[in-house]
Amino acid sequence: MKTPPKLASVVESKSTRTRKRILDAGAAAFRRNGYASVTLKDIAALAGLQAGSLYYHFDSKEEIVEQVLELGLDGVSKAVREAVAALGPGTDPMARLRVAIAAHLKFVLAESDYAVANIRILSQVPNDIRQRHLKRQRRYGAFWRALFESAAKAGTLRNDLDLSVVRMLTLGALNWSVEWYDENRDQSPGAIAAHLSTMVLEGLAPRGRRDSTSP
Amino acid sequence: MKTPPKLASVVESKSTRTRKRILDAGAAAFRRNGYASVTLKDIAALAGLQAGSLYYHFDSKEEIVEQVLELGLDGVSKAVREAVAALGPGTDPMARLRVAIAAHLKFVLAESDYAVANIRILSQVPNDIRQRHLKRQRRYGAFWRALFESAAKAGTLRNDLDLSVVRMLTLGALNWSVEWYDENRDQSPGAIAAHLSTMVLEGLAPRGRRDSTSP
DNA sequence: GTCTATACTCAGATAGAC
DNA sequence: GTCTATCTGAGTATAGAC
Repeated sequence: MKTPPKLASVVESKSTRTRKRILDAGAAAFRRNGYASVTLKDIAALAGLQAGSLYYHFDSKEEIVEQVLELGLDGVSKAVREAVAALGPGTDPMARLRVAIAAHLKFVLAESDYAVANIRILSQVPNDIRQRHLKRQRRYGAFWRALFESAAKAGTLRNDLDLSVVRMLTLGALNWSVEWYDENRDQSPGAIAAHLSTMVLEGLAPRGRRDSTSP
Repeated sequence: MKTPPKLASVVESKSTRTRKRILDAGAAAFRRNGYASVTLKDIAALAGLQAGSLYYHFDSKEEIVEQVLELGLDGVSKAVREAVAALGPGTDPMARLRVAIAAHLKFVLAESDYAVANIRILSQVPNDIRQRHLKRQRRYGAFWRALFESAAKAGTLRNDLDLSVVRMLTLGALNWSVEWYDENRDQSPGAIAAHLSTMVLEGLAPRGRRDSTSP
């Protein structure tokens, strides 16, 4: 005679597990095909269900996509914050930037359909969902802003640049990688991150040689 | 008594002009809302037509989007090649890179719905269209590859980096700008391009000071 | 060339059986 | 919880009048 576990948190309920399968399926489908062209039938099939069954777990396609976006953001955010925190409080700001760049890229390229879906489909989802998500995303942007500002305050960044522009261009180089990265052909996420850190922090000009133009 | 122009090229035919209006409308709609969620009714309305009338000019929605993608690519490609060519053959490779970065960004941010649509929706269009377009796009990629390689040969780029990765990250920073740039809030495309050139070519570390880590 | 009307397909969502 | 069946709306595309 099987007794169901008394503590609900020890083993996830069937419902919770199915819900997770649906979100995984949604993330994979949205990542691959965008938002509008993915059907609930597609998602259900990936999750091993019939389309109608999704409505036991979610009220609408929009609710599914919003959850996917939120989990994607939470994922990168957590990965990057933890990687930086692991460095300890005394670490120099340039090293923190390098670690943040590597953690963001590794999470996106190697670990999460959710994060890639977030990057690729945010511009395609219904306006109210996008607005809410952009608001949540600002907190992650603020974390990066702080990273760059610490480096600037420490005097390890040149002071003739707009740090917001620098931040957006850096995150752009990272995020756009989902459009071209092929794990079978390209170098590892770590190697690519190292390239970006070197480019952005040290520049492409050979050491000891500097070009003279600046904005 | 009006006589139609003998030279068809002097004044475009009505059909040619309407076709252009439809493509403009498609580029604007796709840029804003992605591929799948844009309806032929949306495009027709923007072009001042009824949905059914589009079929006099195009066979399908797919034919419209493929034309939009092609014109977007042709546009940036032409703008960047011309800007670089205008520098003259003797110009130093770093200056050529700077000009290419500025021309690409300016065209994308200030001049063309087609180019932005290209960037934003390529991952959403039907597979056969995307594959054909990626093939065309490789020629533009090769142009950038040549720019970076000239600089490397001239000894003005450090030699410990993979230039393909450098190229993709640079173009990523440029292309991702369409996701955040707001002409009412942000600096001019020229100023943003100058930031990217400085970051990538000189680095963010202050002059005369260099960090020691490299990939 | 552009219109209106409509055929056809398929999406998201609901209802009720199991 | 998941199924099957079905409603309803909307989209692409076609046909024929003007």
